[in-house]
Amino acid sequence: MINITFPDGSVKPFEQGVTAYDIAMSISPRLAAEVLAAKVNETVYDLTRPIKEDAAIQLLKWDDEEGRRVFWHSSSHLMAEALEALYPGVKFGIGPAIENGFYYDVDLNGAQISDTDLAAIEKKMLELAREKQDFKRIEVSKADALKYFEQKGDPYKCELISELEDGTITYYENGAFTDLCRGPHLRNTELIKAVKLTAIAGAYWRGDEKRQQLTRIYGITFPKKSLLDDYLVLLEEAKKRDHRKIGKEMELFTFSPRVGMGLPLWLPRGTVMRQELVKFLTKKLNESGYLQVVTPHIGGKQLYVTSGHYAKYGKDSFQPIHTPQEGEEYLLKPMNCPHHCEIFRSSPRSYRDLPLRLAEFGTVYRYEQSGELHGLTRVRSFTQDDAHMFVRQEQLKDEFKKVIDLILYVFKVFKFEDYTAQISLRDKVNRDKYIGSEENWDKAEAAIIESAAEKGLPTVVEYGEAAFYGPKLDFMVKDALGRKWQLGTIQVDYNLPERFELEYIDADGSRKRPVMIHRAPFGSLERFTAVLLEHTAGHLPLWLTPDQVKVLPISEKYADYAKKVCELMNNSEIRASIDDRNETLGKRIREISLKKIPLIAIVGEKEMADGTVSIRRDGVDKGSMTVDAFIARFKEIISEELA
RNA sequence: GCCGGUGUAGCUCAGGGGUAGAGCGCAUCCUUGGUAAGGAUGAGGUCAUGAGUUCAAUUCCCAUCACCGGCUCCA
Repeated sequence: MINITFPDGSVKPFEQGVTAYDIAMSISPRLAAEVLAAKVNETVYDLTRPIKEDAAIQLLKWDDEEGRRVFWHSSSHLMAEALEALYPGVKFGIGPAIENGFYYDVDLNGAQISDTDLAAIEKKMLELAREKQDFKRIEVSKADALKYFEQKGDPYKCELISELEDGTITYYENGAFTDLCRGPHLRNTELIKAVKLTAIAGAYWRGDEKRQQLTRIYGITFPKKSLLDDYLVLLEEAKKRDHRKIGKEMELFTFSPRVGMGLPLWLPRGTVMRQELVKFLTKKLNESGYLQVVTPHIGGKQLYVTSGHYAKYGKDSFQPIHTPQEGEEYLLKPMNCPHHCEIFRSSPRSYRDLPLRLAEFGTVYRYEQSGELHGLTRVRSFTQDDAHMFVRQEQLKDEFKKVIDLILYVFKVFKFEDYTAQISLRDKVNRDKYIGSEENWDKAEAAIIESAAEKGLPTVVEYGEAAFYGPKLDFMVKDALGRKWQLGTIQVDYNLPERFELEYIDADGSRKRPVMIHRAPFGSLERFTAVLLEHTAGHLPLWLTPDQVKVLPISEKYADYAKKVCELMNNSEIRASIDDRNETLGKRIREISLKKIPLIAIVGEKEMADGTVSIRRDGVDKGSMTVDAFIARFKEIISEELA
């Protein structure tokens, strides 16, 4: 007998070799029907895998993320089975569960597949699911595994197997389909009741663009049809929050092929918003000891040879601008740091001057790959809310922590609660992607890890995500469709100070090298705007929204009064305008609401007589008040938002 | 850059080998209104661009461009 400990702490004895399914059955058949997998001593097990020793067990259901992953992973096997039936000779890459569903990378032997084929695959999957196939876990030797897939003619699986340790290899079998797989899987395919294949994409084998491109088929499945319907509705809702759609509706920004792809044009309303963002941060920077600078949009080629950017990105960026002067070359600046380094060098620096914090809303130009451009989140010209701190070594951690506070303040004001703080370090293996000495990298990485820990930040560590000159602490926020974007970033850099030979005179008269911190709380105005629009579905904070108030005269008779009210508001720096179109009141209110304008001031007979306005805020009638009272309340709301 | 998809009025979209439609928006007129769609009339399109097939192409084929979903990349 073995002892099984349940999540509530209770312990029950079971036969050795009992399965999680048996255990669930012993509690209730209904539970057993719902449970998808089990966590046995922190390892996720198949329900049918025997448990041989005392263990803590947690039954995983659809509500558990790990349960869903097992469900989707099994679904990818089901899809593979369907593909093998429909496309004989298909070869398989990998087919994992992802955050929302699963995919499988397949080689169709040159056969083409398009959206219209997906329905047939879905149908086949459901058909196979209804056959109630058990998933069987089989342990195999490396030699047998290799032999099997060589015979089958699947080079991708062979490559995977050749990298595995003998004795750790398992197959999973469902119906006619056998796959190399670590598992775990569902008990049976019958649990899969609803299937939706969502997309086809190209994907390089093992993520290497020099290798074979496979066809990736994305899908999602559910244990109930109604859950699929809910999911599809959710997707539709998410699409309504797309910043590209909202940006068009609210007339914030646009693109023009003639200007060039990835080059955003900020429209008047978007510019109002953008300037408010700049104003908001500038105020904070002025309070925090930053000094604003302005630098040109281009820099001499030598500047980037010195910084190392030219060697690293020269070929893949906007090419140098030539001048009538033979041999003279300028680059559009891809970042502001080299310019700021030159500002540091412009005069001798004392240890008393440090930290020196140079800030600039600097517009930069990067030749991003055409397929990667995406609305305002990924563009070729954008403005960073950039700053560089030049600090003494012993000031580094304190300064770093101050920046963390600044970013957290920004996130709080905008109510970004669901963010991840990602520590981006060097690739453990491939070190030649980076410039600078091992020693400096070690120091920089340590500084970030310690600062984040001392701030009590919940972090995840990602290797290989560092910038080529230094490690970063990145703040990631999700968009409406759950894609993660980096907003705020803080980077520690020992390399540029060396390359630019930056120095200060220390207390003892010796020359010392400062450490540099790069940071941008928004990341860029463009990406921040995009994520904020999706976050708020366009319902921006009052202080930020381009049109704050619409004044609505009930009829022409009150036009003069409306004009007076509007002027009073404008004089108090409220962005108000009049809507005196020849439409019914109801219609105008509807359209203004759809445009996400938060405040409507209605004026008619009564208001004109009393010197009041009747206020409607976000669809709610707030009653009437004097214009002065309204202005006072307006200011109050804004200061609450910014507190 | 690569794989797949899309491109028709300002916007959202329908259509289809015989030179185009709807709703919304816009304009004009009627209406002068009390908190999410009042009524009438009208103006808008080389059907992304360029070649090809055809008596005839917006429709079919090809290329290009842009956009969309992914992959790779991301200072």
